[in-house]
Amino acid sequence: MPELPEVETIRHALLKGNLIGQVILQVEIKNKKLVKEISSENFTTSLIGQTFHNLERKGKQLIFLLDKWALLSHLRMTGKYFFDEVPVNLLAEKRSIGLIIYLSSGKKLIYCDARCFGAFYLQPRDAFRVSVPYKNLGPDALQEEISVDYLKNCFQTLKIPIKVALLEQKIISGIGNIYASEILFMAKINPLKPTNKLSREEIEKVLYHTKVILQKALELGGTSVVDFISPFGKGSYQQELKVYMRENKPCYQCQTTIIMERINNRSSFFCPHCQKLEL
DNA sequence: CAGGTCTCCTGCTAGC
DNA sequence: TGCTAGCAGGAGACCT
Repeated sequence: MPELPEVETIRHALLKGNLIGQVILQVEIKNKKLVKEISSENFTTSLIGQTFHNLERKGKQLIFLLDKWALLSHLRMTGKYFFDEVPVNLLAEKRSIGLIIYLSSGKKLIYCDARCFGAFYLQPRDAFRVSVPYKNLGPDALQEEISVDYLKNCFQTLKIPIKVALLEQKIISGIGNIYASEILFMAKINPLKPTNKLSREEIEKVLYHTKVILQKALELGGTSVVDFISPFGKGSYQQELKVYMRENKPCYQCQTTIIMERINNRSSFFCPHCQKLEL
């Protein structure tokens, strides 16, 4: 599932594919459910003739900047982009093409989404930053400066487990279920610890390891545990994972058995020894 | 209002 | 080997 490093990897791949400067000749919507807030007819007609000027990212949200519009694309669980052709070995993707954008170069930009959870929003370029979903995104976990005071402020009024807070995109955008477990392991904080019980030192550790882990994951092209694949291919951060998907395996630090616990219906992995719950 | 749970969706896998 | 129930999860809707 694409989180910040994976989405950023995709962004780099699309830029490298010379998307910028291309004009949209035609748009083919295979799955109307992917397009939010605007009818698919308007979506298509608005896009035709527009030029790609830039590709931004905030959190897990990709933002294609066109002449008049911003096309926001969220991949959710299984969204993927390909240039021209879906690799023949990816059967699920071939079956789940959601959108095809025909470019002036003669190439196609293809969006696939096996679970159809993804979302496209088309909004005026001068207004999208004050509209949902963009305006609800907190500072980007990697690109933006995030101060300890800011997080402490967010956390002190909340009583939710830190693991849940890390997934809350309004606070920090870009962290998903895989990296949330990894960050808390490195910070040696129990995922169930309520945010208002975190010390300033613990918040510093969370911030530090968020930056370090996401940066490393980005350098390795993301994590391909279940189904992440970028136009570059698979990432390799899965080799670096310390706790995620390591239930019943020994902790690399202390050999204690890693536990999986569902927190707010999300699987969370941690070492009960390194990450003792201290209240 | 904060916080918890449900829902969307379908490919994959564990288990029979 | 073949079938099926259940799991996977981002984020918004919905409930308490």
